[in-house]
Amino acid sequence: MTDEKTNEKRDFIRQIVAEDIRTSKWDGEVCTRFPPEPNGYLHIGHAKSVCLNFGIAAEFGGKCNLRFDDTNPVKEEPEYVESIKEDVRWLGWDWEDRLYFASDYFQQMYDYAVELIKQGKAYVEELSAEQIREYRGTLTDPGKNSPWRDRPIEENLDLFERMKNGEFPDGSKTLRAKIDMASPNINLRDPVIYRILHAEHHRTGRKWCVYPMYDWAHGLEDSIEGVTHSICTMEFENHRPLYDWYLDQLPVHHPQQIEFARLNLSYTLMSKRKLQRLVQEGYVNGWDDPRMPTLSGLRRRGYSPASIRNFCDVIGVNKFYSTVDMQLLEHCVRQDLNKTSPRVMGVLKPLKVVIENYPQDKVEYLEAVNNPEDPGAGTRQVPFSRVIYIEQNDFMEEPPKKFFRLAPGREVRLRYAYFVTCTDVVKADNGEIIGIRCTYDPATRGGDAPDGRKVKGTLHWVSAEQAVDAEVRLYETLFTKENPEDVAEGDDFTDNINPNSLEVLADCKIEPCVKDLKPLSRVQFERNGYFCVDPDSDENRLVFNRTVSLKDTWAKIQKKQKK
RNA sequence: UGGGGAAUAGUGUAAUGGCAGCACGACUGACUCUGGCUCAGUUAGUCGGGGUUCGAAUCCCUGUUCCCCAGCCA
Repeated sequence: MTDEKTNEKRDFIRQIVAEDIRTSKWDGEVCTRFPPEPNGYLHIGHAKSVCLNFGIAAEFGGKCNLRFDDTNPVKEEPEYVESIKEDVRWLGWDWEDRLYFASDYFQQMYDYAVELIKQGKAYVEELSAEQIREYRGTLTDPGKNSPWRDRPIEENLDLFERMKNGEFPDGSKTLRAKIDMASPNINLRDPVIYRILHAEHHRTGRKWCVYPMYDWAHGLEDSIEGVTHSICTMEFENHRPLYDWYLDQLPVHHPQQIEFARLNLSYTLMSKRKLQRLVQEGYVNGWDDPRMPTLSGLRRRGYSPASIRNFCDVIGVNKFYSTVDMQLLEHCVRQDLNKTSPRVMGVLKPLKVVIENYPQDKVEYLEAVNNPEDPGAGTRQVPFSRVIYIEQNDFMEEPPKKFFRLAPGREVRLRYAYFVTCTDVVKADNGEIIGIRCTYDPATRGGDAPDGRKVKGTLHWVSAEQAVDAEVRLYETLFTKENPEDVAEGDDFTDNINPNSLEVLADCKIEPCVKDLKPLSRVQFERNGYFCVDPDSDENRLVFNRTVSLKDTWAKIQKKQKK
């Protein structure tokens, strides 16, 4: 499997890892980690990182840790820890016994900070947050030294310990590294190492009153765990000199940080904050709304783990800004579901068909193939009777050119059943078509004419008497614009929300075999698309989400004809 | 305007001094009991300008554009 990825085809990170193995840089070891902060739900962008880190470990015979970077108690909750674990597992990755928490290293991090103070490389700051900002300078102007920068080591030691012991209020002091207030890299202008936070931590409770900042914590977490390749997103590139500086001050293992560009997807947002707004302001029905790019949303929508893993593989890894086309994700899910989904006939917008010459009370069972892509999937029996439903848009009274479906006087095939010919159109007083009448040819049972006669169209159908009623939810993109952030002056992304992103079809007719499907089961409704049983389903009501439609050549032709 | 990254078909990505390739999309056509799948084909690209070289997407110079950084967030 590893052989398939020849060196030339590897992304730049895998090339680095391969080279490090070749040169025995880390004694041939590979250790990566996926380090989420438990402050929100994972989305498809995180999946890229998960697959990168776990994927590299798997391909190179290494290990990948799942580590919660829980250094900010005011934002983090156990609920997120659980959802993240579930999502990573669902994607198909296994951290085995390597489930770690940054909070488990708090004592060690604290001890290292004391060590830094002893070296004269850190000091207790008493400037306020606002003053620190003023002293920091700007992008173009250097900062200036804090008046507390040169206080004696003993005093720093004493103050820091008392910070830890909770003697000072939040925000009154910080511990800062003594680096260079004139550095062109602002991250090096005496960055804060610890802040005082009297907060309840979801794992350590009230034990700590000081909490480490990202830069201090993250490198040490990597170091403690023996991570070799610390893979993160581009916005941390400016932090790498600090990551390195911290680890260089201490006699510890020093991993290599490598940055890649985060995923952007057309017609969606990836920012946790903005996704949260969608939820909180009611634009969607929760984090697992099938329109959300969260993994829980995609799961409920019907995406398979394999399709998402394949997607992450196909998009590649790079260092430059790019936006992947939504259609690529849809391609990946169709590709997987085509091979794996059982076929079912389901009529979304029913049109009643009476077959005049079919016996009144007869019901017969016809054999249907469960999955033409998978002979092992077998066949099933589908009931047929005098009254059936077909799709409203499979019938046109005055069909345009290239319309191969049913029309007055025209013969089509009912899939796996019979050829039928439309003899009459039934209309309501307002002229609306409420049903049609047909005759069938008994000789075509199963769907083939013994005289070799051909039909242009094959329709799916459901026998009225045996049909299962269902609600079907159809989705479009959540935003009308490829880039949801593309807004007029004064507007924001919510102004680009697609008002038609959800369409609920309340009385759909599905063939009876779906009756006992469990939530999250995936099926293909032939000619309609891939669907997934929504957890909203109960014994009285089946609910399906459309994961993605089938490719629809007829829709394209129609579009062109309209022009 | 300081610093750090980066620019290859419409989109995403390969090629690491030696034939610019792949995937998605779009468009033809074949096949078809899913207007699906599959198959065959078409389309279209190295940010601009100089240079080095037998040869440059790749090296050098220069210009342009885009992204990130001034949290006691990660």
